[in-house]
Amino acid sequence: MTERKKPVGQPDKRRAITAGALTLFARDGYTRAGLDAIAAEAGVSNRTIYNHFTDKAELFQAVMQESTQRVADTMVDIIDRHLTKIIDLESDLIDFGLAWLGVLTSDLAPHFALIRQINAEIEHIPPAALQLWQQTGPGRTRCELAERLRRIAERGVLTIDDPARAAGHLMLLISADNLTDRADLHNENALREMVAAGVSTFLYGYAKRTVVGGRDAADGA
Amino acid sequence: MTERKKPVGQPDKRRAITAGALTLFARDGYTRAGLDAIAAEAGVSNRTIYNHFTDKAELFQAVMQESTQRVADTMVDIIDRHLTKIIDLESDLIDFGLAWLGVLTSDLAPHFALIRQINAEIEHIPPAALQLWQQTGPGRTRCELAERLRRIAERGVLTIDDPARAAGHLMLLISADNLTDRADLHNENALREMVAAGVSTFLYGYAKRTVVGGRDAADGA
DNA sequence: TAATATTTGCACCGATCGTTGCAATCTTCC
DNA sequence: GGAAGATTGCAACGATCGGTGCAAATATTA
Repeated sequence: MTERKKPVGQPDKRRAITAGALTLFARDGYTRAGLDAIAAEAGVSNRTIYNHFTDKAELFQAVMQESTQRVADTMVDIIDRHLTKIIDLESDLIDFGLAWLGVLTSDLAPHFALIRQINAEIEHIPPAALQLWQQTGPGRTRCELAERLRRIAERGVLTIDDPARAAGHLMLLISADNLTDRADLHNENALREMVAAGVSTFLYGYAKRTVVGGRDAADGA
Repeated sequence: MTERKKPVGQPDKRRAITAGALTLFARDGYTRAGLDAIAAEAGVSNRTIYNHFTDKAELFQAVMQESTQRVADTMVDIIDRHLTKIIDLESDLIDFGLAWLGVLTSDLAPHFALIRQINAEIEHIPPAALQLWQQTGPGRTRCELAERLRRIAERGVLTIDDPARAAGHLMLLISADNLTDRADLHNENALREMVAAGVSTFLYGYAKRTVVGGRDAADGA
């Protein structure tokens, strides 16, 4: 049986702490972010943090878990909102992609800076904790997206053998240039074009096609 | 005119230092990697490091520049070796992808850990230095890959409007699952399947097609 | 109001780290 | 062999940081 830790301290203080910690962890990274700075950011005494969390490590884990949950919820919501009732698949996917990328510049932006911190120290993080995060975060959204794609394919518009992999491909294609050119994240036109290009490649890549021997089945006519 | 800094100290010591620094920066990150540890790893006195570099920051920059150059050279080499003479496009692309991913587990692996460090502190890095790295590193390989794809498309096998973007798509699709499941990097079968799936999506996505109105041009027949 | 839980400020410990100065030793090259 | 330069070990400084103990102050609840 897992020990049930009774919550100690006032909940609003705890929220303030995790919020401030998220800000500073995201901006400065785990090591650089000092507890004094976090306390200041949270409008809380240094000593109070240790009243809610035993460790800096435990604080980080709590922040991570909280943020992951919130972002995953948002992502799943976006998936449900754009990919349940499909009118025009291409424009729906583009809208979905834009909403998806919009999260990166929303108030949840710090989360992704946090992800980069995780990624940098990935060799030093206990695999169990890492897998737990992977599961409740990107894993969940990818699963949700895969399910939507499966249903769309089921209705005969796409050819998808492995929905999970297709979901991965779609997510990557949508945010393609993002990795090489972060400036475009705030350029509405470039953003739309990038997403449209990614969606286009995805749609052609998974277009319904007759199953015959070679690849020629798709580029024929 | 940019100041020419005359090299100080013995070149082999300098190489030993940058090599050791790469190892530790990659493993522990910029902040965690101590200069004493770096000195020990390099088989060199702490004090000697300050004879070659003024700062920890300058040392890091030198390491970064060196490593980026070497990896970019390797990448360009792989591109040239696999994508110059095309026999069977699909199998050539798969071989290319496997060689590409092979670099991630080669002796150049520390470089990518270093990249993750960069990515984590991306907000704290002077944009000029960042752009310089972007240009001589991934930018260069993407450019080279784009050129190869352009030539391939020119010979009528693919339809590529924007070679640079296509190159980006190909690179992402090849290493798709890599981001979600790092364990598969050492599983030969899973790796091959992942690359094959990515290449397949890419080939369908950019398959030669007759230019007509709708998307139906590709999924017909 | 009284009892209890929580927060706060402050001083402090121990450890790590970047950096420097210095004098001694070793290498390189003429 | 000797001069110039490079390397080394060592000690030390100043700063930062995680974490703790303690007693006073504040808020919560009965």
